[in-house]
Amino acid sequence: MSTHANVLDDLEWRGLIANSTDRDALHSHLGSGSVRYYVGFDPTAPSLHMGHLVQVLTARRLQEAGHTPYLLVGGATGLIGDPRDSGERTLNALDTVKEWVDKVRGQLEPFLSFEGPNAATMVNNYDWTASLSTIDFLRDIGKHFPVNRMLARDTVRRRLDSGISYTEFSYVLLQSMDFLNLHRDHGVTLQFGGSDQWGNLTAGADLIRRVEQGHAHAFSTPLLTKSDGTKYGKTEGGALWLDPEMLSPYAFYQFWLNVEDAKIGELLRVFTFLSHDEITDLEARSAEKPFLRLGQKALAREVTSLVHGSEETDRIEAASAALFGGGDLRALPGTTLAAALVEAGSVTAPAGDGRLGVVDLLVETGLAKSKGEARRTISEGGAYLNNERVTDADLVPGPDDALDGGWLVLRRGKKNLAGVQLV
RNA sequence: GGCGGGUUGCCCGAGCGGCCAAUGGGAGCGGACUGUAAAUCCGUCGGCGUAGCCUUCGAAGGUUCGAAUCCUUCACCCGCCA
Repeated sequence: MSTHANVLDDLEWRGLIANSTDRDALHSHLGSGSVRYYVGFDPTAPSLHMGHLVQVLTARRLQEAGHTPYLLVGGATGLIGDPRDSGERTLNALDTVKEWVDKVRGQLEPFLSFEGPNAATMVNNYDWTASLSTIDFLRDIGKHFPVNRMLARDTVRRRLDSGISYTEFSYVLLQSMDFLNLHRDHGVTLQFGGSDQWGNLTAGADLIRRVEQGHAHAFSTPLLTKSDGTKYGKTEGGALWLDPEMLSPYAFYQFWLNVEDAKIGELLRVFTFLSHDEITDLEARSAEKPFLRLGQKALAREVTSLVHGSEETDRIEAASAALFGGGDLRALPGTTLAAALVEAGSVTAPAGDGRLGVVDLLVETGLAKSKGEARRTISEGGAYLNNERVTDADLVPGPDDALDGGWLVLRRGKKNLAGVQLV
């Protein structure tokens, strides 16, 4: 278990510090007692995703080491949107953002402790911005931001060509003001965030120095990328959402299970609470016998348990074993099949009159987006019924094809499975 | 406010009256290899009742036998000038 002082060493070992203000000063500050720190989440969607998880878990590591978390959900900043390279954002409706604020808060809560001497606190920057007058804002905050320096910031400079609104340009002022207010009212002295937030983090620390002559710290976590340099976190359903309604826990688990070998150590360090020894050991064993996928299995188990609970993870593991175990599906009892296919996703279809063909079944189960895509998949040899390749697009599976319990196991490609129960 | 440029499929981007469901790249998807890795190679990539039909090229009208391509109006974006 990390202590006040050495938590920074742990974070560094895990590769979680991409950038920080004076490292030694931060180290001794963290050693001086329970440091109040904050991390912000903007409600730009109804759920957090993999990228946010890095911050959430980092917040938890700091709390476990005895420091005191302030979790900010950006009811105000979420209405503005920070500048990103892909271009100007579309503003979300007030009601939508409010709804998302609640959802995001609900998602964050299970990860931290709200009891004890270093209990976590939830804050919302809407509380101190909504009633702020424009004049006060410009005089008290705006005055401390030289436009020439703001223009020099990377995120802004990259947007000067394609265009950037005053709204997004001003985002950094709001986030800096958050840090200032939390510093003033709650004694917060540390902020962290993703590496893309670095400019906003330092701007806040600067503002505290200018206005309060206070000393604040900041660090950023690295942007995780795949070996080819592209971003992580995309699945067929879009982003790697934490909300089980938006991405099934089964699909979530599968994402981690399919992580590339080269990234196993890095991801174990960032996303699990396994000890240094356990991780080093897993890395060594994975490198020796990569085909056993020990690292992937541990990673998938740990992260899925953190997000969806260990009971759900047990069910998913059993489902994966049944469906990917390589054994004969016909040997599986109906109860096992049912449990596994519920995790993986399933639908029901009539067994008698109105029986559906494979093409329709592929669409019904969501394995294919359209009948055309289903037909294409079949002609490409990518469709399987009960682990046997489907070659005839006109095939209409009936009770004779069903496994125990009336189940059909449909598969598209290597890893997309769904169940159909004939009733 | 004036003038000029632009708005094309998930993204970027060609096309500038018929040969356009629309070149190319990326992403995605499938196959081969393997380990439910990576890399590579091959195929595919609007919808449907798939040798045919339907709906797409910012929106609405119009010209034409025929429009993503021409005209008009509107919306939005970019630039220059005021």
